[in-house]
Amino acid sequence: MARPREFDMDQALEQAMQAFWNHGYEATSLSDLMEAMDLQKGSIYKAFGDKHSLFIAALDRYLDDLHNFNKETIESGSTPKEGLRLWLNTEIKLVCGQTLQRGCLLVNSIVERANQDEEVAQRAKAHFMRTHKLFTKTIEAGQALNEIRTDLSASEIAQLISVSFIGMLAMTKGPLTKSACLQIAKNIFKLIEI
Amino acid sequence: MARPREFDMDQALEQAMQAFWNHGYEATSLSDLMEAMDLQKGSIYKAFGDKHSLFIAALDRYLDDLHNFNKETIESGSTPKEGLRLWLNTEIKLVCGQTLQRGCLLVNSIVERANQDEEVAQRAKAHFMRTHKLFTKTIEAGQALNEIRTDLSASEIAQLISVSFIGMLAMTKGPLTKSACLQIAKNIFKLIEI
DNA sequence: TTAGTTATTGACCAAATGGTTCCTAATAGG
DNA sequence: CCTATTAGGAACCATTTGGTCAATAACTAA
Repeated sequence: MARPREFDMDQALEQAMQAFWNHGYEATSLSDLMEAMDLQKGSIYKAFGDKHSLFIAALDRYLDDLHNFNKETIESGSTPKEGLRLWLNTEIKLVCGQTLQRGCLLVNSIVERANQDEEVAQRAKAHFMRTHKLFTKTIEAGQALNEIRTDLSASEIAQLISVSFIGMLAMTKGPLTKSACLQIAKNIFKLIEI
Repeated sequence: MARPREFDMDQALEQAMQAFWNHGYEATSLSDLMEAMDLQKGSIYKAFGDKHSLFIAALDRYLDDLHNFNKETIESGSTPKEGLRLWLNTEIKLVCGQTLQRGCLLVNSIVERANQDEEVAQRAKAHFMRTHKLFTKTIEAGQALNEIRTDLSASEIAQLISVSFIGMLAMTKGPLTKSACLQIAKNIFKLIEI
């Protein structure tokens, strides 16, 4: 019927996500996006709408990937606690192993934009509920197996792990090193086991 | 000798800091700063240099205030552990009590800029060392009084508290509420006491 | 009063910003 | 082989960006 798209939408979105992840929303200009996506302005606008829509689409893509990763990694552990430990250590290695310390796109976006961008705030909330459920379920299972302390609720322990992990993610963009992260992770597990 | 400055440098810097705190570095334009500081562009440049220098000056001001606050609040507790608890709860109430959820200027700046702004990175590191020392010293004292567990070193516990607190700061810009923060704080202390 | 010094102001600037439009190219269905 | 439809690309746009500068105003020491 009409001229077919020459580029791969998914790959272009991936490239846009990388650009936003590297430099943040404000600091990523249309020119940056054009270069990263290897597209002209007009094509970007036709395919994705304006910069903000593109950003939200990129964020959604990131969050889907992230949630799948979280779920699969946790479930691949030999026990619930070991799943969590594996997840945390893997995340730390991934985040700190990047050449440019760019943290986590979600955390970055919340800090940069959530208090002035309803769509970001909404996605942050949704992702957190998802993750919180996943953690809580896992910790409950660990408590049932007597490998996690029970004087705090699974939900409370999940919150502690989340918040600590997010703190690490934020600080890896600054003074926190990989080895410091790994030590903190070890100590978190020391505190929550029986 | 010459025409005296008509405005209060310190107050102008304070206003600039508020503007950067509210909207971040990139999203704060010269026009925003002019309005916030109630000064013309020329005056700002003469008095503070360019936007980046002004930002660094504002950050330095913030960090000095913050460190004094931390020190005084912790020391005003009846015991080391109570000092830390008082500090954490006070911080949470302050940060969450703002009309615009804007977190902490340092954490915001690290996430937005530390991986591309050497001066921010350097200040982040310096502030963290200061704070880490303060925490470690306090926790050591608490351990000596048998009010904090000793199977982790004071330095390790300090890291855990820092990272958790920073995670909270970041997330108050998103989905984390004040009451959730207070509960997390309570649980942190549950985990570190004997 | 005056000379020297510094602050304030507003006009000015080049470059970059996000965003639009319009013309051409390419395709699939009839 | 048309024709409707959509993609691509480049030129274009107004606005805003951070930043400069020259003219003027205000002050003090002599």
